[in-house]
Amino acid sequence: MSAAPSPPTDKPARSRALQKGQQTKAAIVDAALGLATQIGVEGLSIGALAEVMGMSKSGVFAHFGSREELQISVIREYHARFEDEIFFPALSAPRGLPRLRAMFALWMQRSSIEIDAGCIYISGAVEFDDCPGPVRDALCGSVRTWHAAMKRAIVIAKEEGQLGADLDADQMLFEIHGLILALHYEARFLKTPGSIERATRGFDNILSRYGAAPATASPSQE
Amino acid sequence: MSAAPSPPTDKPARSRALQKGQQTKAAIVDAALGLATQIGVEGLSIGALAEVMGMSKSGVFAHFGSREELQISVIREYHARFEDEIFFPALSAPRGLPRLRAMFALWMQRSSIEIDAGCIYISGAVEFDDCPGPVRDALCGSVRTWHAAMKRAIVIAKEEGQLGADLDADQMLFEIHGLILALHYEARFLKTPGSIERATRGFDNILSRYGAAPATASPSQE
DNA sequence: CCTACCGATCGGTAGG
DNA sequence: CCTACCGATCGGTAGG
Repeated sequence: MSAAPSPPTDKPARSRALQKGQQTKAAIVDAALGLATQIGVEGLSIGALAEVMGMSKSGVFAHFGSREELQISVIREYHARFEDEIFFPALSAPRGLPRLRAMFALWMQRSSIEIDAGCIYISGAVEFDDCPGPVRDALCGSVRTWHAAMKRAIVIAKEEGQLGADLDADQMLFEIHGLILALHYEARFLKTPGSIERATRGFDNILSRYGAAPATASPSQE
Repeated sequence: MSAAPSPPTDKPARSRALQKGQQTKAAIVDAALGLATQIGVEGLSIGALAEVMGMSKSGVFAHFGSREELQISVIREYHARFEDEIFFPALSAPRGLPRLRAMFALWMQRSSIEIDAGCIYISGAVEFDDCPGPVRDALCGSVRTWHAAMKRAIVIAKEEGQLGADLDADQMLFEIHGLILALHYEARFLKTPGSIERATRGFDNILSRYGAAPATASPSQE
């Protein structure tokens, strides 16, 4: 909503009441995110969510006003966690190639969890590829933001001379993205063991093809 | 079913009646496949399918006995078409590397159609990764069959000396699979133009990394 | 945050 | 292949 943020008052009862409603909403979004990673954003139902929360359907509904708004809240929460776990930590690595490596390594770390829990950027792409609307736009926006961050790291690495000057950043990003998608496909659907290692090796292969020096103490190919 | 195939009789009425039922069923499966490529195998509903067919729900239902059986019929039909369009034509290319190239080229050709219509091996993986059962098994089996065919081509190319002797066929397959997945993701969801060309360049990159000579008259990087 | 309800749609069944 | 129906579930609303 566009309501002005309400400043904290001296009346504890009112501020506590406000907090209570927000806490409940946050708890619902948290539970919804848990459901969505397992069954997809499109599979989210208010009834199932209410049961998980031990609330009535309309009690859940009232916090969002529509299923669409619930879905968008879930996507925003996912985006925030993605940033917290991958994007921000990677910023502490030096610009360019080290940061790109950090992003991928953190992504792999997260993926080893997501193999159990699922990734809504991947399931959402399949669910909404033919369904224009605000949910699709929210998903698309989050993914694009993340892709842009990775591309920036690639471009900087190129400018710093850590990657070949003739490299096509979009092409490299495409190939890296493919590794992540193959990882989820093989690990989560086909249940092929060793997929994380294969994705990591694939990343090393791409880097070496694009002219990066081998990482110090790379664990692959041992 | 396990019923013995009924031999053609001299009574035209009966054989025509049999054909009629089978023709109707085939027409339903065809329409169902069209729906499934757009909205997914899980999104298939007997009611929607009946409307498309101009039939009653129970009229459609009677041909399958359950939604699950309908879904499996759709997957089998998809598998058959996949073989007809990619696997069998590729067999006419020489064993090894040329056949591998033919498989990928035919796959790309098919993908340019699927960007509009969707691929149930991709959407199905997301829909059924957490849903054990016969539908998932059918999907998994089809994908594994196709992966095995590609792996065979890679292994032969290696044995023939057309690819490096130290190559890991599963690793190479993983990377190729990633390109296909990235293609569908970017083209179908993000609507990024030029994704087919990127996938093709990615394939050339993988081949050259694994020691293949450049293809004769390769159109990439021109 | 609740109860009580709505119209629509789902997979599936009975009986023909 | 049909009509007519079932119990369950969906998103959403009314009213409190």
